[in-house]
Amino acid sequence: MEKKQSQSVGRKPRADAQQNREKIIEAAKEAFRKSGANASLDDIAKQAGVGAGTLYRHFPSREELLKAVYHTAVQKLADAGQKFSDTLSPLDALRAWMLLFVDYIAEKQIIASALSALAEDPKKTFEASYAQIWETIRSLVRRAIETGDIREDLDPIDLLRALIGVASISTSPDWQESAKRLVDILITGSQSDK
Amino acid sequence: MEKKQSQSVGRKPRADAQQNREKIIEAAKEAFRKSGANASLDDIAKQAGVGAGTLYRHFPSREELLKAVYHTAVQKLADAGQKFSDTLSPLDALRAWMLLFVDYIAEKQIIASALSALAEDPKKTFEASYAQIWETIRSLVRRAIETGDIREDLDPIDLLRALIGVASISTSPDWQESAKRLVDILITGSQSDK
DNA sequence: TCATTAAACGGAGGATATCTCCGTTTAATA
DNA sequence: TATTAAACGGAGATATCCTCCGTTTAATGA
Repeated sequence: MEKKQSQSVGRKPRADAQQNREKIIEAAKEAFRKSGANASLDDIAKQAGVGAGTLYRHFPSREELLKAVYHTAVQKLADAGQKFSDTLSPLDALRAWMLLFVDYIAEKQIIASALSALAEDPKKTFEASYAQIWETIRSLVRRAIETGDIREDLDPIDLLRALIGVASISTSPDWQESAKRLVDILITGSQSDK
Repeated sequence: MEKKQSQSVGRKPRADAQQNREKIIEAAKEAFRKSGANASLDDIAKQAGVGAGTLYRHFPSREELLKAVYHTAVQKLADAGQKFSDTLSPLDALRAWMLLFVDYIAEKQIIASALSALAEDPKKTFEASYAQIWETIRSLVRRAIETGDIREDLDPIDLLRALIGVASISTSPDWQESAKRLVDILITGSQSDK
Protein backbone atom coordinates (compact mmCIF):
# COMPACT_ATOMS: atom_id res chain seq x y z
CA MET A 1 0.00 0.00 0.00
CA GLU A 2 1.26 3.50 -0.69
CA LYS A 3 0.58 6.67 1.15
CA LYS A 4 -3.17 6.17 1.14
CA GLN A 5 -4.47 8.89 3.42
CA SER A 6 -1.36 10.93 4.02
CA GLN A 7 -2.40 11.47 7.65
CA SER A 8 -6.01 12.36 7.51
CA VAL A 9 -5.96 13.32 11.16
CA GLY A 10 -3.27 15.93 10.82
CA ARG A 11 -4.14 18.56 8.31
CA LYS A 12 -4.29 22.10 9.58
CA PRO A 13 -7.73 23.64 9.43
CA ARG A 14 -7.97 26.20 6.70
CA ALA A 15 -7.35 29.72 7.88
CA ASP A 16 -10.20 31.25 5.91
CA ALA A 17 -12.76 29.07 7.66
CA GLN A 18 -12.05 30.58 11.05
CA GLN A 19 -11.96 34.08 9.59
CA ASN A 20 -15.30 33.66 7.92
CA ARG A 21 -16.77 32.32 11.09
CA GLU A 22 -15.72 35.45 12.90
CA LYS A 23 -16.96 37.74 10.17
CA ILE A 24 -20.34 36.05 10.32
CA ILE A 25 -20.59 36.39 14.09
CA GLU A 26 -19.69 40.04 13.87
CA ALA A 27 -22.28 40.71 11.19
CA ALA A 28 -24.88 38.75 13.12
CA LYS A 29 -24.27 40.74 16.27
CA GLU A 30 -24.93 43.96 14.37
CA ALA A 31 -27.96 42.58 12.58
CA PHE A 32 -29.59 41.22 15.73
CA ARG A 33 -29.03 44.51 17.47
CA LYS A 34 -30.47 46.51 14.63
CA SER A 35 -33.28 44.28 13.39
CA GLY A 36 -34.05 42.01 16.29
CA ALA A 37 -33.65 38.29 16.62
CA ASN A 38 -35.44 37.55 13.37
CA ALA A 39 -32.96 39.37 11.20
CA SER A 40 -32.64 37.71 7.80
CA LEU A 41 -29.86 35.13 7.78
CA ASP A 42 -29.21 35.62 4.10
CA ASP A 43 -28.70 39.29 4.79
CA ILE A 44 -26.27 38.50 7.56
CA ALA A 45 -24.32 36.30 5.18
CA LYS A 46 -24.26 39.06 2.61
CA GLN A 47 -23.20 41.60 5.21
CA ALA A 48 -20.39 39.32 6.30
CA GLY A 49 -19.32 38.98 2.68
CA VAL A 50 -19.90 35.25 2.42
CA GLY A 51 -22.43 33.04 0.67
CA ALA A 52 -25.51 31.72 2.38
CA GLY A 53 -24.06 28.23 2.16
CA THR A 54 -21.07 29.28 4.23
CA LEU A 55 -23.24 30.73 6.92
CA TYR A 56 -25.36 27.60 7.12
CA ARG A 57 -22.32 25.35 7.14
CA HIS A 58 -20.94 27.15 10.15
CA PHE A 59 -24.30 27.64 11.88
CA PRO A 60 -26.93 25.11 10.80
CA SER A 61 -29.69 26.98 12.58
CA ARG A 62 -30.56 30.39 13.89
CA GLU A 63 -30.14 29.05 17.39
CA GLU A 64 -26.55 28.03 16.72
CA LEU A 65 -25.76 31.48 15.45
CA LEU A 66 -27.41 33.18 18.41
CA LYS A 67 -25.46 30.94 20.77
CA ALA A 68 -22.23 31.78 19.03
CA VAL A 69 -22.88 35.50 19.27
CA TYR A 70 -23.74 35.15 22.92
CA HIS A 71 -20.76 33.02 23.85
CA THR A 72 -18.46 35.34 21.97
CA ALA A 73 -19.75 38.28 24.00
CA VAL A 74 -19.24 36.44 27.26
CA GLN A 75 -15.76 35.40 26.22
CA LYS A 76 -14.87 38.99 25.40
CA LEU A 77 -16.09 40.06 28.78
CA ALA A 78 -13.93 37.49 30.51
CA ASP A 79 -10.91 38.36 28.39
CA ALA A 80 -11.39 42.03 29.13
CA GLY A 81 -11.44 41.26 32.84
CA GLN A 82 -8.08 39.60 32.49
CA LYS A 83 -6.65 42.43 30.44
CA PHE A 84 -7.87 45.09 32.85
CA SER A 85 -6.37 43.15 35.71
CA ASP A 86 -3.04 43.15 33.96
CA THR A 87 -2.97 46.78 32.94
CA LEU A 88 -4.97 48.84 35.40
CA SER A 89 -5.08 49.46 39.09
CA PRO A 90 -7.49 47.16 40.89
CA LEU A 91 -10.09 49.86 41.32
CA ASP A 92 -9.87 51.13 37.76
CA ALA A 93 -9.98 47.60 36.46
CA LEU A 94 -13.16 46.89 38.36
CA ARG A 95 -14.72 50.12 37.18
CA ALA A 96 -13.76 49.54 33.56
CA TRP A 97 -15.13 46.04 33.64
CA MET A 98 -18.42 47.11 35.14
CA LEU A 99 -18.85 49.70 32.42
CA LEU A 100 -18.22 47.00 29.84
CA PHE A 101 -20.74 44.81 31.59
CA VAL A 102 -23.41 47.44 31.06
CA ASP A 103 -22.84 47.30 27.32
CA TYR A 104 -22.92 43.56 27.50
CA ILE A 105 -26.34 43.53 29.13
CA ALA A 106 -27.69 45.79 26.42
CA GLU A 107 -26.46 43.33 23.81
CA LYS A 108 -27.61 40.35 25.74
CA GLN A 109 -31.24 41.30 26.23
CA ILE A 110 -32.45 40.51 22.77
CA ILE A 111 -30.20 37.51 22.28
CA ALA A 112 -31.12 35.95 25.59
CA SER A 113 -34.86 36.12 25.09
CA ALA A 114 -34.56 34.81 21.55
CA LEU A 115 -32.46 31.94 22.79
CA SER A 116 -34.92 31.15 25.54
CA ALA A 117 -37.58 30.89 22.89
CA LEU A 118 -35.59 28.71 20.55
CA ALA A 119 -33.19 26.71 22.64
CA GLU A 120 -33.85 23.12 23.49
CA ASP A 121 -32.81 23.69 27.09
CA PRO A 122 -32.25 27.37 27.87
CA LYS A 123 -30.90 26.55 31.33
CA LYS A 124 -28.03 24.54 29.95
CA THR A 125 -27.33 27.16 27.33
CA PHE A 126 -26.64 29.83 29.90
CA GLU A 127 -25.08 27.89 32.76
CA ALA A 128 -21.51 27.95 31.54
CA SER A 129 -21.72 31.65 30.78
CA TYR A 130 -23.01 32.52 34.21
CA ALA A 131 -20.09 30.72 35.74
CA GLN A 132 -17.61 32.51 33.53
CA ILE A 133 -18.96 35.94 34.36
CA TRP A 134 -19.17 35.14 38.02
CA GLU A 135 -15.58 33.99 38.10
CA THR A 136 -14.42 37.15 36.35
CA ILE A 137 -15.97 39.64 38.72
CA ARG A 138 -15.04 37.55 41.71
CA SER A 139 -11.43 37.74 40.71
CA LEU A 140 -11.56 41.49 40.07
CA VAL A 141 -13.14 42.17 43.43
CA ARG A 142 -10.78 39.91 45.31
CA ARG A 143 -7.83 41.72 43.86
CA ALA A 144 -9.25 45.07 44.91
CA ILE A 145 -9.93 43.77 48.39
CA GLU A 146 -6.40 42.49 48.74
CA THR A 147 -4.93 45.88 47.99
CA GLY A 148 -7.33 47.41 50.45
CA ASP A 149 -9.16 49.48 47.86
CA ILE A 150 -12.47 47.77 48.41
CA ARG A 151 -14.28 46.89 51.60
CA GLU A 152 -13.69 43.33 52.69
CA ASP A 153 -17.34 42.55 53.13
CA LEU A 154 -18.33 43.36 49.57
CA ASP A 155 -20.07 40.48 47.84
CA PRO A 156 -19.43 40.76 44.11
CA ILE A 157 -22.83 39.42 43.30
CA ASP A 158 -24.36 42.55 44.77
CA LEU A 159 -22.67 44.59 42.09
CA LEU A 160 -23.95 42.35 39.33
CA ARG A 161 -27.43 42.38 40.74
CA ALA A 162 -27.51 46.12 40.93
CA LEU A 163 -26.45 46.50 37.31
CA ILE A 164 -28.77 43.84 36.03
CA GLY A 165 -31.56 45.33 38.07
CA VAL A 166 -31.15 48.72 36.47
CA ALA A 167 -31.09 47.16 33.05
CA SER A 168 -34.21 45.15 33.77
CA ILE A 169 -36.19 48.17 34.77
CA SER A 170 -34.95 49.90 31.63
CA THR A 171 -38.07 51.97 31.45
CA SER A 172 -36.46 54.86 29.62
CA PRO A 173 -34.23 54.63 26.60
CA ASP A 174 -31.39 56.29 28.49
CA TRP A 175 -31.02 53.46 30.95
CA GLN A 176 -27.50 52.86 29.78
CA GLU A 177 -26.51 56.33 30.90
CA SER A 178 -28.18 55.78 34.20
CA ALA A 179 -26.41 52.46 34.57
CA LYS A 180 -23.08 54.09 33.96
CA ARG A 181 -23.71 56.68 36.64
CA LEU A 182 -24.63 53.81 38.90
CA VAL A 183 -21.25 52.24 38.29
CA ASP A 184 -19.59 55.29 39.80
CA ILE A 185 -21.87 55.22 42.77
CA LEU A 186 -21.23 51.54 43.33
CA ILE A 187 -17.50 51.93 43.06
CA THR A 188 -17.49 54.82 45.49
CA GLY A 189 -19.74 52.98 47.88
CA SER A 190 -17.60 49.90 47.74
CA GLN A 191 -14.34 51.52 48.67
CA SER A 192 -12.81 50.99 52.06
CA ASP A 193 -13.66 53.53 54.67
CA LYS A 194 -10.23 55.03 54.45
CA MET B 1 -81.59 63.67 4.61
CA GLU B 2 -83.00 60.16 4.85
CA LYS B 3 -81.81 57.31 6.98
CA LYS B 4 -78.23 57.64 5.84
CA GLN B 5 -76.33 55.37 8.25
CA SER B 6 -79.15 53.51 9.98
CA GLN B 7 -77.27 53.70 13.29
CA SER B 8 -73.75 52.74 12.44
CA VAL B 9 -72.88 52.58 16.12
CA GLY B 10 -75.49 50.02 17.02
CA ARG B 11 -75.19 46.94 14.95
CA LYS B 12 -74.48 43.72 16.79
CA PRO B 13 -71.12 42.22 16.00
CA ARG B 14 -71.43 39.12 13.87
CA ALA B 15 -71.50 35.93 15.86
CA ASP B 16 -69.14 34.04 13.56
CA ALA B 17 -66.37 36.56 14.09
CA GLN B 18 -66.07 35.80 17.78
CA GLN B 19 -66.31 32.07 17.15
CA ASN B 20 -63.53 32.17 14.60
CA ARG B 21 -61.42 34.19 16.93
CA GLU B 22 -61.74 31.51 19.57
CA LYS B 23 -61.08 28.70 17.12
CA ILE B 24 -57.90 30.41 16.03
CA ILE B 25 -56.67 30.90 19.58
CA GLU B 26 -57.35 27.28 20.38
CA ALA B 27 -55.50 26.07 17.29
CA ALA B 28 -52.63 28.43 18.03
CA LYS B 29 -52.29 27.16 21.56
CA GLU B 30 -51.91 23.63 20.27
CA ALA B 31 -49.53 24.62 17.50
CA PHE B 32 -47.24 26.64 19.76
CA ARG B 33 -47.13 23.80 22.23
CA LYS B 34 -46.32 21.23 19.58
CA SER B 35 -44.07 23.17 17.23
CA GLY B 36 -42.73 26.04 19.28
CA ALA B 37 -43.31 29.72 18.92
CA ASN B 38 -42.44 29.74 15.23
CA ALA B 39 -45.28 27.49 14.21
CA SER B 40 -46.58 28.38 10.77
CA LEU B 41 -49.43 30.86 10.94
CA ASP B 42 -50.93 29.55 7.71
CA ASP B 43 -51.03 26.11 9.28
CA ILE B 44 -52.72 27.48 12.36
CA ALA B 45 -55.37 29.09 10.18
CA LYS B 46 -55.89 25.82 8.34
CA GLN B 47 -56.08 23.90 11.60
CA ALA B 48 -58.67 26.34 12.89
CA GLY B 49 -60.64 25.87 9.70
CA VAL B 50 -60.40 29.48 8.54
CA GLY B 51 -58.58 31.28 5.77
CA ALA B 52 -55.26 32.97 6.28
CA GLY B 53 -56.95 36.31 5.77
CA THR B 54 -59.22 35.69 8.71
CA LEU B 55 -56.33 34.90 10.97
CA TYR B 56 -54.45 38.01 9.95
CA ARG B 57 -57.53 40.17 10.31
CA HIS B 58 -57.97 39.06 13.90
CA PHE B 59 -54.26 39.01 14.73
CA PRO B 60 -52.18 41.27 12.51
CA SER B 61 -48.92 39.86 13.82
CA ARG B 62 -47.50 36.82 15.51
CA GLU B 63 -47.09 38.88 18.62
CA GLU B 64 -50.79 39.71 18.74
CA LEU B 65 -51.65 36.05 18.48
CA LEU B 66 -49.21 35.05 21.18
CA LYS B 67 -50.60 37.73 23.44
CA ALA B 68 -54.11 36.51 22.84
CA VAL B 69 -53.19 32.94 23.68
CA TYR B 70 -51.43 34.11 26.79
CA HIS B 71 -54.19 36.37 28.01
CA THR B 72 -56.76 33.68 27.37
CA ALA B 73 -54.81 31.29 29.57
CA VAL B 74 -54.58 33.83 32.35
CA GLN B 75 -58.26 34.61 32.06
CA LYS B 76 -59.14 30.92 32.31
CA LEU B 77 -57.00 30.67 35.40
CA ALA B 78 -58.81 33.57 37.03
CA ASP B 79 -62.21 32.23 36.04
CA ALA B 80 -61.34 28.83 37.44
CA GLY B 81 -60.37 30.44 40.72
CA GLN B 82 -63.80 31.99 40.92
CA LYS B 83 -65.54 28.76 40.00
CA PHE B 84 -63.58 26.72 42.53
CA SER B 85 -64.41 29.28 45.19
CA ASP B 86 -68.08 28.88 44.42
CA THR B 87 -68.19 25.11 44.31
CA LEU B 88 -65.49 23.69 46.55
CA SER B 89 -64.40 23.94 50.13
CA PRO B 90 -61.74 26.60 50.64
CA LEU B 91 -58.96 24.07 50.97
CA ASP B 92 -60.03 22.00 47.97
CA ALA B 93 -60.47 25.13 45.94
CA LEU B 94 -56.95 26.25 46.71
CA ARG B 95 -55.56 22.83 45.90
CA ALA B 96 -57.46 22.57 42.64
CA TRP B 97 -56.33 25.98 41.56
CA MET B 98 -52.70 25.29 42.35
CA LEU B 99 -52.84 22.15 40.26
CA LEU B 100 -54.25 24.14 37.40
CA PHE B 101 -51.52 26.69 37.88
CA VAL B 102 -48.94 24.00 37.26
CA ASP B 103 -50.45 23.28 33.86
CA TYR B 104 -50.54 26.96 33.18
CA ILE B 105 -46.84 27.35 33.80
CA ALA B 106 -46.10 24.54 31.39
CA GLU B 107 -48.10 26.31 28.73
CA LYS B 108 -46.68 29.65 29.57
CA GLN B 109 -42.99 28.88 29.28
CA ILE B 110 -42.76 28.88 25.52
CA ILE B 111 -45.23 31.69 25.02
CA ALA B 112 -43.59 33.95 27.54
CA SER B 113 -40.13 33.69 26.14
CA ALA B 114 -41.39 34.16 22.61
CA LEU B 115 -43.25 37.25 23.72
CA SER B 116 -40.21 38.62 25.47
CA ALA B 117 -38.35 38.28 22.21
CA LEU B 118 -41.03 39.89 20.07
CA ALA B 119 -42.91 42.33 22.24
CA GLU B 120 -42.25 46.01 22.09
CA ASP B 121 -42.30 46.24 25.86
CA PRO B 122 -42.42 42.82 27.53
CA LYS B 123 -42.84 44.38 30.95
CA LYS B 124 -46.09 46.04 30.02
CA THR B 125 -47.32 42.91 28.29
CA PHE B 126 -47.16 40.88 31.47
CA GLU B 127 -48.03 43.42 34.12
CA ALA B 128 -51.78 43.08 33.91
CA SER B 129 -51.58 39.30 33.95
CA TYR B 130 -49.39 39.25 37.01
CA ALA B 131 -51.93 41.35 38.82
CA GLN B 132 -54.78 39.10 37.78
CA ILE B 133 -53.07 35.94 38.99
CA TRP B 134 -51.94 37.58 42.17
CA GLU B 135 -55.45 38.73 42.93
CA THR B 136 -56.84 35.26 42.31
CA ILE B 137 -54.57 33.37 44.67
CA ARG B 138 -54.82 36.10 47.26
CA SER B 139 -58.57 35.69 47.31
CA LEU B 140 -58.37 31.90 47.53
CA VAL B 141 -55.93 32.01 50.40
CA ARG B 142 -57.85 34.65 52.32
CA ARG B 143 -60.96 32.57 52.12
CA ALA B 144 -59.11 29.55 53.49
CA ILE B 145 -57.66 31.62 56.26
CA GLU B 146 -61.03 32.96 57.24
CA THR B 147 -62.45 29.47 57.69
CA GLY B 148 -59.39 28.56 59.71
CA ASP B 149 -58.19 25.93 57.25
CA ILE B 150 -54.95 27.74 56.52
CA ARG B 151 -52.44 29.35 58.83
CA GLU B 152 -52.94 33.03 59.20
CA ASP B 153 -49.36 33.91 58.48
CA LEU B 154 -49.28 32.28 55.06
CA ASP B 155 -48.21 34.65 52.33
CA PRO B 156 -49.78 33.54 49.05
CA ILE B 157 -46.77 34.64 47.11
CA ASP B 158 -44.75 31.92 48.75
CA LEU B 159 -46.97 29.33 47.16
CA LEU B 160 -46.57 30.85 43.73
CA ARG B 161 -42.85 31.15 44.15
CA ALA B 162 -42.51 27.54 45.15
CA LEU B 163 -44.44 26.35 42.11
CA ILE B 164 -42.69 28.62 39.69
CA GLY B 165 -39.38 27.65 41.21
CA VAL B 166 -40.00 23.98 40.58
CA ALA B 167 -41.01 24.72 37.03
CA SER B 168 -37.93 26.82 36.45
CA ILE B 169 -35.61 24.08 37.57
CA SER B 170 -37.52 21.69 35.36
CA THR B 171 -34.45 19.60 34.81
CA SER B 172 -36.28 16.39 34.16
CA PRO B 173 -39.23 15.94 31.81
CA ASP B 174 -41.40 14.76 34.71
CA TRP B 175 -41.28 18.08 36.48
CA GLN B 176 -45.02 18.42 36.19
CA GLU B 177 -45.49 15.29 38.28
CA SER B 178 -43.04 16.59 40.81
CA ALA B 179 -44.85 19.91 40.89
CA LYS B 180 -48.12 18.19 41.58
CA ARG B 181 -46.66 16.30 44.48
CA LEU B 182 -45.36 19.60 45.73
CA VAL B 183 -48.86 21.00 45.71
CA ASP B 184 -49.90 18.38 48.24
CA ILE B 185 -46.93 19.15 50.42
CA LEU B 186 -47.61 22.85 50.28
CA ILE B 187 -51.26 22.42 51.11
CA THR B 188 -50.47 20.17 54.03
CA GLY B 189 -47.79 22.51 55.27
CA SER B 190 -50.06 25.49 55.00
CA GLN B 191 -52.88 24.15 57.11
CA SER B 192 -53.50 25.46 60.56
CA ASP B 193 -51.88 23.57 63.36
CA LYS B 194 -55.17 22.13 64.37
C1' DT C 1 -90.10 36.70 5.04
C1' DC C 2 -87.22 39.15 2.24
C1' DA C 3 -84.18 42.90 0.48
C1' DT C 4 -80.34 45.50 1.93
C1' DT C 5 -75.87 46.21 3.59
C1' DA C 6 -71.81 46.30 6.15
C1' DA C 7 -69.02 43.11 8.19
C1' DA C 8 -66.52 39.01 7.83
C1' DC C 9 -64.76 35.38 5.12
C1' DG C 10 -61.42 32.58 2.16
C1' DG C 11 -57.62 31.54 -0.39
C1' DA C 12 -54.87 32.60 -4.58
C1' DG C 13 -50.69 34.55 -5.22
C1' DG C 14 -46.86 38.03 -4.80
C1' DA C 15 -43.11 39.07 -1.65
C1' DT C 16 -39.80 37.49 1.35
C1' DA C 17 -37.00 34.15 3.96
C1' DT C 18 -35.08 29.67 4.66
C1' DC C 19 -31.99 26.22 3.50
C1' DT C 20 -29.83 22.84 0.18
C1' DC C 21 -27.13 21.26 -3.51
C1' DC C 22 -23.27 21.01 -6.24
C1' DG C 23 -19.87 22.97 -9.37
C1' DT C 24 -15.87 25.98 -8.35
C1' DT C 25 -12.14 27.81 -5.65
C1' DT C 26 -8.32 27.52 -2.57
C1' DA C 27 -5.31 26.50 1.49
C1' DA C 28 -2.48 22.89 3.08
C1' DT C 29 0.75 19.35 2.00
C1' DA C 30 4.47 16.66 -0.08
C1' DT D 1 4.10 22.50 -8.54
C1' DA D 2 0.63 18.90 -8.42
C1' DT D 3 -2.67 16.91 -5.55
C1' DT D 4 -6.58 16.90 -2.69
C1' DA D 5 -9.78 17.58 0.74
C1' DA D 6 -11.89 21.25 2.82
C1' DA D 7 -14.33 25.38 2.23
C1' DC D 8 -16.73 28.47 -0.65
C1' DG D 9 -20.75 30.79 -3.14
C1' DG D 10 -25.06 31.55 -4.84
C1' DA D 11 -28.85 29.86 -7.81
C1' DG D 12 -33.02 28.02 -6.99
C1' DA D 13 -36.34 24.77 -4.66
C1' DT D 14 -39.19 25.12 -0.71
C1' DA D 15 -41.57 27.25 2.96
C1' DT D 16 -43.69 31.11 5.22
C1' DC D 17 -45.64 35.49 5.45
C1' DC D 18 -49.13 38.55 4.39
C1' DT D 19 -52.28 41.20 1.25
C1' DC D 20 -55.90 41.91 -1.81
C1' DC D 21 -60.35 41.54 -3.40
C1' DG D 22 -64.33 38.94 -5.06
C1' DT D 23 -67.74 36.18 -2.43
C1' DT D 24 -70.52 34.95 1.47
C1' DT D 25 -73.39 35.85 5.35
C1' DA D 26 -75.27 37.67 9.75
C1' DA D 27 -77.87 41.51 11.33
C1' DT D 28 -81.51 44.71 10.49
C1' DG D 29 -85.91 46.78 9.33
C1' DA D 30 -89.70 47.04 6.36
